[in-house]
Amino acid sequence: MTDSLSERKQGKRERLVAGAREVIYRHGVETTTIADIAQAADVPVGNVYYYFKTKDELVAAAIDGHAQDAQAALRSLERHRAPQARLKALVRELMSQREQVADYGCPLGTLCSELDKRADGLDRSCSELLRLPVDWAEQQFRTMGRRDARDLAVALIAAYQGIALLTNTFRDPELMTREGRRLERWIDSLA
Amino acid sequence: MTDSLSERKQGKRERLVAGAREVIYRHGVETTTIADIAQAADVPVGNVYYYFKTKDELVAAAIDGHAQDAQAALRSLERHRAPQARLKALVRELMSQREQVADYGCPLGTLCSELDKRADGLDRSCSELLRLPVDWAEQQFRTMGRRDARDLAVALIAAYQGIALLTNTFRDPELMTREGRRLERWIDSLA
DNA sequence: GTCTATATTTAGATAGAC
DNA sequence: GTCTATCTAAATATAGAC
Repeated sequence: MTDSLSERKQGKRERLVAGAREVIYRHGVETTTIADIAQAADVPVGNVYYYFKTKDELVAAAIDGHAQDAQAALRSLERHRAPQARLKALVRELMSQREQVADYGCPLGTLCSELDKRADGLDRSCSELLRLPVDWAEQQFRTMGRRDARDLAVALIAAYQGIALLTNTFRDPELMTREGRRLERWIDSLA
Repeated sequence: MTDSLSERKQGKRERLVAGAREVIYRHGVETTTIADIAQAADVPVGNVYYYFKTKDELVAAAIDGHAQDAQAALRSLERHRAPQARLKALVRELMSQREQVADYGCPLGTLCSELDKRADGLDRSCSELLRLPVDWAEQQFRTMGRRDARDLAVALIAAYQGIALLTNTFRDPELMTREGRRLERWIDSLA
């Protein structure tokens, strides 16, 4: 039936995107090969091109996957009522990934850093991706009545991206724990 | 004479390292080819291998060049007497590079981000490179009598690295200007 | 729709003339 | 020491059998 066929098709496509995200996160965009992704997704190499015409299309799909997940994660934080609680929940959520970050960096940040060096459309997609948490944080600060909401949002996401870079470079998850506490105190001080 | 010969040799080697730093900064390590570097240094492609046995050796030389420059820049900041003045001078120095950063990111940060994905010795060199400003800042905070000098140093460099990533991703040097002012106020508040 | 075999391209590295 | 021509390896992409 078309159902089982299209399910298999969807299954492979999704596995390829998931594989691309995983391998790209671990090894970076440029060093990742189609063969690496195919292997991670358990799909024969030649078959990849049935679903994605080029490597860049696969990278674009991986970025889009990150965007979907980021939006869902941010929406989920809105279960908290107060904006301060939401912002601190974001910080805790981000800091809970410290072991992964120590090994491979922030999935969004490393992607932005690498793809910003390119002049094709992929760098703009990354820009939109990083704008999601900044816009969301700005909204929370604005609800708190801060006129400088944008600056604070930029400072918060920058603090996270920066500590993610140091945590990764020094392979020390403890750095994130300490900076997370500092950021929570900072958010409290703005209330 | 040997002088003119060794001068020419030094000249080419230095041009290759300078070219490598420039091209790698603009395009990233992985996408940069030996041919790109040779062209930037105005040296014939085949001749590169007389000075550097592999591409990685050239990358290592580029990292070392950054380390030398960073150390010199930090020493130069010590013309200021007070640690607060030194730290604020560091912030101003870093922020003065905002146009470059908007185009290509922080030279050290983008290098660390990209090379941390590798398991060869190059990732450790980057780690040492980023440790330079952190150690230096820690020293200043300690001179100020702060017991939490290390945390503050990590927070400062992280704030810079983070805002550099956002400035680059959003192609907006103004972000750095505003965050720079915030950091200077923050340093003053710790005095 | 799936997959193997292969064409094409490119980049790292080397041999050897000068 | 310098440089050209070329080898080799690897990765993207395609052709075409099933």
